[in-house]
Amino acid sequence: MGMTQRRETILEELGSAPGLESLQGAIEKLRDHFRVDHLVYHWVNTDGDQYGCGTYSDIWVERYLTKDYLRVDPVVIGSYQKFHPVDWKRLDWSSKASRAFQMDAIAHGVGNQGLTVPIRGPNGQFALFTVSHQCSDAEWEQFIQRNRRDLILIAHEFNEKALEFEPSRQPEQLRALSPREVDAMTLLASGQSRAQVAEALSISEHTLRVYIESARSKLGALNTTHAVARALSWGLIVV
Amino acid sequence: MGMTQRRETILEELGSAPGLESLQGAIEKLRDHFRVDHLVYHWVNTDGDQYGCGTYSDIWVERYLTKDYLRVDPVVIGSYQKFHPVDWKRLDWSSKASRAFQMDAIAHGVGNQGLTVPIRGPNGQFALFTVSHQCSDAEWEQFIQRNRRDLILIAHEFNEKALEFEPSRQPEQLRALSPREVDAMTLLASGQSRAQVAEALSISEHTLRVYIESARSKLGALNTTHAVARALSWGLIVV
DNA sequence: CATGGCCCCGCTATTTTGGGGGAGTAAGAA
DNA sequence: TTCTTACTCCCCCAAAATAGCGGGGCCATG
Repeated sequence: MGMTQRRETILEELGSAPGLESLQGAIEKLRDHFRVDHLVYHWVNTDGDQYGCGTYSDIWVERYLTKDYLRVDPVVIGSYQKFHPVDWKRLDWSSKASRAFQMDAIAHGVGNQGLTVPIRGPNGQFALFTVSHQCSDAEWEQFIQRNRRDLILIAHEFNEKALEFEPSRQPEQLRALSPREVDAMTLLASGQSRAQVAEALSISEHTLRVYIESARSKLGALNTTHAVARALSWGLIVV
Repeated sequence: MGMTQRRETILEELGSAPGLESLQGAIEKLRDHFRVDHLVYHWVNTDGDQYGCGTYSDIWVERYLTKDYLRVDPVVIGSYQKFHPVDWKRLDWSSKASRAFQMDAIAHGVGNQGLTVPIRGPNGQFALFTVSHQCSDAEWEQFIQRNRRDLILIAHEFNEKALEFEPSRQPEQLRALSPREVDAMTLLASGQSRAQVAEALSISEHTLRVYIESARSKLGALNTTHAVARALSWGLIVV
């Protein structure tokens, strides 16, 4: 299995390389290694922020951004709802906008075949790792069967490297809440009123209020909703 | 590489097996294959629901549930904030509750060493795949170096199989929020009052209320805090 | 051309939350 | 020891959110 060897070498080189260009370099090497047309890593923030590297042409990337294809692209929309790698054939290309997008993509050198691995992190963070190629269904099927496992693994390792290079996207660690405060925040996050939460915790509503207020101050929150939002997105509570 | 061969065989058997016991069977086979003390798959639902299979003793599992250790367990809390597999040594065990939990866990046969792979799906779904063992740091280091890749891959494949067997946990296609609803939820999550949000969006407070209510109904939320919590943990908004 | 989604606005009444005080115990750290 | 931190309980009152009713217009899909 020289293949696996080689792939690992590429990612190890990546580990010791200094800058962001090395991500681009690595993805190009990986593309050559798999002998496919394109390999793309695409980070999507829910607020529309994007970051990516890959082997699509600059023209296509720019077109994608300016035309705001992110909101149309069935690959993004579809894989956002999926756990597992999705073959492009299994996505919904029926809408008019989707088909226009598809035409445009193929015209710009994107393959007719594709597999996209969705990768998720804390706080709704989301990235895609895509391999795309121009070939027949049968050839593609064979390729996927052979490489699916490696692609999943590489997707996650590549994401890991990408995060190393862009630590700004890493979540920071935070002051913890007391157990009672966690209880309070958790139950509030589940939609219960103060009275219900106090009942559930077998304490007076006034006591509960003290917890909420102290949690609020620890979290620097302006109100209960804010406090719950911060506790959630900082991973201090699990709902 | 007979190892890889064998591992794949186990998961392929799993693919053709009919019931839920086969998950349990597979995880036991995988444990024997890796020659570790424990292997655990642990699903944590957004509403606190849990499901799991693994090789921990029944007593420990029951204790974990009855004592609500989910809210204390540094493995859960820690890996919830991480993208990548975490070695238990790198978690925060400093709090008293954590240490009490750790003592109790080890007393019930959980290993002193562990590696946990966080797995995420759409809508805030979250699962853990953990390997745990009783051994020295050096031995553990070596084991991880050798098997890390395989473990990540297996974690995701196991999760995939688990979802096949329990389609009830498959995400239902949830109605996305409208742009205005997203705006409203986002600003509310940032701690602003309704009046402030209405001001910021340049609409009347009453109109804003309509958005909040429709978002609440789409999300099946009981109040604003609940709605914001769901929107956050389902990845519909980012703060 | 109807249906349903999204966008915008008004009113009143009730319930819930927030902000300001106060006090006492028990456990752990300095 | 003293000091902090977590946990528990109580008051009052103003501000904010919720719940119910109503109205209209725009645009895309079917």
